[in-house]
Amino acid sequence: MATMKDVARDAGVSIYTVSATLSGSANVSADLRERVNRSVERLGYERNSMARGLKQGTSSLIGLIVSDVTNPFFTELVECIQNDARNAGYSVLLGISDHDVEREADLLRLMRSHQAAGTILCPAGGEDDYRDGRLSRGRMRIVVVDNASPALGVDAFALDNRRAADLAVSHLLALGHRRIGVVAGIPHQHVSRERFAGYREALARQDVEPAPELVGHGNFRLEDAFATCRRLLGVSPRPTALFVANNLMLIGVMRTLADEGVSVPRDMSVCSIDDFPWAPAFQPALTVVRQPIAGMASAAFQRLVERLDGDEGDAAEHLFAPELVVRRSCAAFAGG
Amino acid sequence: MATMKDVARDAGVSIYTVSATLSGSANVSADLRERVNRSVERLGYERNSMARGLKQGTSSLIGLIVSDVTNPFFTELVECIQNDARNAGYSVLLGISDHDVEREADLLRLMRSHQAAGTILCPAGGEDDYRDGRLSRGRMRIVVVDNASPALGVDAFALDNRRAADLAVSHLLALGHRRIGVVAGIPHQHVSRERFAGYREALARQDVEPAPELVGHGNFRLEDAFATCRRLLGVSPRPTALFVANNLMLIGVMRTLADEGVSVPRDMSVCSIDDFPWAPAFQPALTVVRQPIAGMASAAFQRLVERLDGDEGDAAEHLFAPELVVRRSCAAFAGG
DNA sequence: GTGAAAGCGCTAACAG
DNA sequence: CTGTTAGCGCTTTCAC
Repeated sequence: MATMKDVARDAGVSIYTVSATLSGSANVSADLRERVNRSVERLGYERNSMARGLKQGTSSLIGLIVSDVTNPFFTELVECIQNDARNAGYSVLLGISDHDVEREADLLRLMRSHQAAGTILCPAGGEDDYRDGRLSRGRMRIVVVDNASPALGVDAFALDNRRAADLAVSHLLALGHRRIGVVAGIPHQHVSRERFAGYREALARQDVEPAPELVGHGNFRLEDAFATCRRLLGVSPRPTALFVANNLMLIGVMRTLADEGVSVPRDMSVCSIDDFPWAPAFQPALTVVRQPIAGMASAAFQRLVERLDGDEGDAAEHLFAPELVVRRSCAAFAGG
Repeated sequence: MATMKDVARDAGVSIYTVSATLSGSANVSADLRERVNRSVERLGYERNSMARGLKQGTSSLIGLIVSDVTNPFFTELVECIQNDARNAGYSVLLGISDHDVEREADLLRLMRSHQAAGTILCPAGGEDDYRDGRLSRGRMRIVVVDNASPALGVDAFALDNRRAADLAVSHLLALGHRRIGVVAGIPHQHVSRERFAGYREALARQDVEPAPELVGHGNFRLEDAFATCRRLLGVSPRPTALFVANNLMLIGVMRTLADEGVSVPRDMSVCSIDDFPWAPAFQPALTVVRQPIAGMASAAFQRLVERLDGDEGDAAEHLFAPELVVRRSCAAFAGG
């Protein structure tokens, strides 16, 4: 592999001239610049990011840690961040925590060891897991997205989860449903608690008594929803509507409902948080609350860049507005 | 950020001892090792991968370039590779080519500049795009997955696409369908040509005359399938079954069918290549041909590691067996 | 406008 | 078994 020295020799200039040319410094004559570029071309020279990074004390790498890429929410987030990063001249080092805080801590260390300029983290844990200050160690800047509590002490970007759940459940209530089951996330996580709180608030506003037997939990994964949904189907009187806290569990619920011969929306109305490309193609098309993923991603990335540029202002929480997308999976309560 | 020197001073040993301890060399007494580890702990020391990589001439980074993360096939591939890489001590630098060969070439350069040990590439182009030897330049090893032609001259891992299409179409034929429309990929790509060839072969085996008006194309993306599907719906006599070349276009097809009030499988049988988590949850559950993604990913990664370990054997093509997953989107031809 | 040289943090060859 | 040291490729200060 050609080095800068090779290019300098080939172009008959000093190594400084090559470096300055490549960095776009103005202190190089057009003539030399031309010669350097030609040599770069001829030798197929590629600047060594490790050497550069070592010297600069930082790299053009951005860490991105999600808990599960196969979740369409994170998939789209990865896509968006990747795009923003590319446009800003950064590359993305991807980490998957698999919902495990320990693994996540490893990944954070990894990002640091690679001298990532910053990291965008979708936290796998609850507030308590970050009390040790693992998010502010070293020089690497971190912003959190999604399961982001202000208690983390770093810039946080998330859906207004409480309002999102409220929106979904209020929609169900407006359709006349009163026995509304919920497939919530694990209470340990901030995002789950917020969504559950939104569910409670919506019920309270309509003076609907919350029924503990209608509450189920899952870890935001597909399989988690099977058992929970099945149990909810067994309670008597059976709920007439289900609020599901995320997309993966929604799939689990829809599969279970199909298996059990429960027709949606005739026998059961279903509404969830998270839109995804397949939602409109379902039979029936799924009514969901959408998150503005691209907007959240851009805001988070933007903030990270500001931090890298030296902004030392206080960390802030940014909440994004949910949007109810009414399709066909919720019907009016049939009475009874 | 603490350096090795700091750790050495703190532990009262030489810098070599620290390096050797961290690298797991046997040449360090248990006593010193212990002291070093304690200092590492105390200082929160993290080895600088850039310095290490610079010295070693390579990094623990693996490039992974896909054309579209939001395609569930690639999403799962990313998940699998990520996992394998992690277990082998590598980190994944993710690149998204967005189906653009130029961008892909940029990404390849990027991977090289970051001294990636190797790169797993899902090619966005056809064979012609790689004639310039861009896959074998420099020291970085490359293996290709998915749209992988042996003509690329590197280790290739792909579904037996011809057989996969054949499997799907033969299933439709066995159900009595004779007018089978196809939503194929762009002919430019190896994978599209193979799948289309499989479609033709299946028809030929049953002496079904291929009908050019029943052939549509798309770039494996959702939107591409809308117009194509709509056009196919307009041909007369209308096809009674559709073979769709990938998952994203399948979604597009299902949405179009729903919009047009075409009932599946009553009015139209649909079968495609690529399984995905939502396929069984659809109404009707989708009949598809599944790719062994995890197997392909592991084989490709494994091979890459062998290459990194110095294997200089000839590049080979590895084809993986497709599996027909019969669900409910294909029904017997109703006659007429 | 250009070149020489120091040094980023680490590894490994060599010397003790 | 441990320490010293050269140098990976690059950026940048300082001298010309």
